Amino acid sequence: MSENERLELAELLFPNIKKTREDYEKMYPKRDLPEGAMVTRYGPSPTGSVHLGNLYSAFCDMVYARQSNGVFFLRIEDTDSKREVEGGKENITSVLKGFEITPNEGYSFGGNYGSYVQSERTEIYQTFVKELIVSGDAYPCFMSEEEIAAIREEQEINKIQIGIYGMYAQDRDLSLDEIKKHLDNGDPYVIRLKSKGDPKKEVEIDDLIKGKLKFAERNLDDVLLKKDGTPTYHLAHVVDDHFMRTTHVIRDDSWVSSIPLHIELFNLLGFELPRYAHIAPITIKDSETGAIRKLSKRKDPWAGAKYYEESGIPLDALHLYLATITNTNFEEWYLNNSDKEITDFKFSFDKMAVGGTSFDQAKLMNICKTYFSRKSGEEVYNETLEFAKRFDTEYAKLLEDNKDMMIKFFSIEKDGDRPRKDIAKYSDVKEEFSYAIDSMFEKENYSKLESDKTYDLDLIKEYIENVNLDVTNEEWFNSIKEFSVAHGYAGSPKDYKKDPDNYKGHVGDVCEALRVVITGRTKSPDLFSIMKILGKDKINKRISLYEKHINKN
RNA sequence: GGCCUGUUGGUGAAGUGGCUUAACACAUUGCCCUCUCAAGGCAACAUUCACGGAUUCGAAUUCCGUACAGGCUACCA
Repeated sequence: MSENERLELAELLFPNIKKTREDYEKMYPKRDLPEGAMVTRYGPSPTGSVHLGNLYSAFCDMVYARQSNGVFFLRIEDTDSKREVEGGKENITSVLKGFEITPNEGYSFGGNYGSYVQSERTEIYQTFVKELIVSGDAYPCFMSEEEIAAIREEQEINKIQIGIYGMYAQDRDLSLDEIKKHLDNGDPYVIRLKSKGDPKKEVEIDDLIKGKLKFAERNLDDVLLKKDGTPTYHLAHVVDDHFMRTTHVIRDDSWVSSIPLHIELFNLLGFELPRYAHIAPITIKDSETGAIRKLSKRKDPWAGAKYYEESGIPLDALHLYLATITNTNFEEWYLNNSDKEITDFKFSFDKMAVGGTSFDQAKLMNICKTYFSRKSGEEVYNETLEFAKRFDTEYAKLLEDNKDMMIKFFSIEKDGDRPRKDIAKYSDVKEEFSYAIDSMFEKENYSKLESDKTYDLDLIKEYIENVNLDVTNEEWFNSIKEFSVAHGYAGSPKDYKKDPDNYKGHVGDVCEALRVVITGRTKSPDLFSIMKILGKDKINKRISLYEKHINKN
């Protein structure tokens, strides 16, 4: 085809495209940012719920943009209308906001480089496809899906490269007249790249995470524009990341094999190549097969972003966990700088895992526990209340009705160097402190006790009658020792061990009896603190409850 | 089938040719502390870095082969 014929074809195919490359260059000028600033983007497709892996990749985008004083934007990649789920876009933004992984530009966040929704940018993509038609680097292809499937089958049998290239690219060199005939017939078509790649030659790229990568040049005539005129991911990526002035493309490593195509397109369109950083997926060892696989929403509850909200994983703890999988040296840094914030840490691409990053639930839980241990009783109260308001309104009401008391409970053993570390999630609180609220305690009664062991109620009654709750912890413990000794118990486990026949037991046994009667369990935080908060009246109520309980059996 | 990538303990991993007798964390086990639990302290836990060769005075680190795992091979992203 001559140049004039190509111009005619371009007009025939895209009569409505009037803007040119210059128009867009003017519309989306280079960003005025400080030296070294990274422009990153998160480009989800609105196909359903958000996955931990999505959060992880958005987290990386945020962190690198933030620490370089750059821009992190959100672009909705919805070029496949078939897969779009209703409310998908809104879900993505609300999850990002909810998890505080917030872009500073993009869909629903504003900015001058929009639209940030790919389905609204068809004109831009077509402008460049039109250009490629003129330059002879793209062509309309009228092959049917059946024809392509047949070719594929043949290629599979002959064990040769699969795809549309060389002799299989039937419409590559159609004459203008032939094309016109198809067009007149109304035959559907796609626009394919007329690849000039030579598989014998190599393309090399320096990925920020994976390092130097070598590929054979791509010789496939990949689809650029689908039958419905919308672009494929590849075209959209190249055009958008150029005009949105992305400097660092951070994305899933399933894209590495398309790098040669993307490079070819950037070169063909005369756009500057961004830096690439391909992140490895979060994997998990399958408990049944032992195989390493991607996190799956069906098999692993913690794969979906929803899980973290609903089970009440604190946001900061999740961020901490994401940071530890983002940079392999973060964990150790944080251990030595526990007073600092995530933003004080300098993330770098070369500290990112090249292979898979395994999901470590135990580690997540540990981070969560540490998080809670550092929070004051009041903070635990406020945050738990927020959580309960969303997911357990009944409990929220109980918390509100017992505010002062609950804060006291949450504050037990919080001071000192070794704060309690027994809560990992907001959803744990209700269960963990169920003995605190009378109505809950009455309901659960003594069902938590595993053994039928009963305790000397008279001893407990006598003790409670005479106990002074208005003393320090140390004074209290001394007094219960004295009480134990006076009633035939050893004052310490050591004394008891020395001469067990001489005693009925030791202080620990007396404490256990009290603990069981008061909290309904054999393990609890500091017993005296609990007694102090409850006060004698409530304790006496529990004693009679216990009395009923043992008489029943 | 082809192309690309990865493989260090129970787990997550550090490690970029000599400072590695393989860090650190989580988990586990034991002891200590201790009224229970949680926490904390101490200790144990890979003679070896998937396997086989090669390069080197020297290799977990470089190269080649094999095995295994993952990804891509769509008018999906």
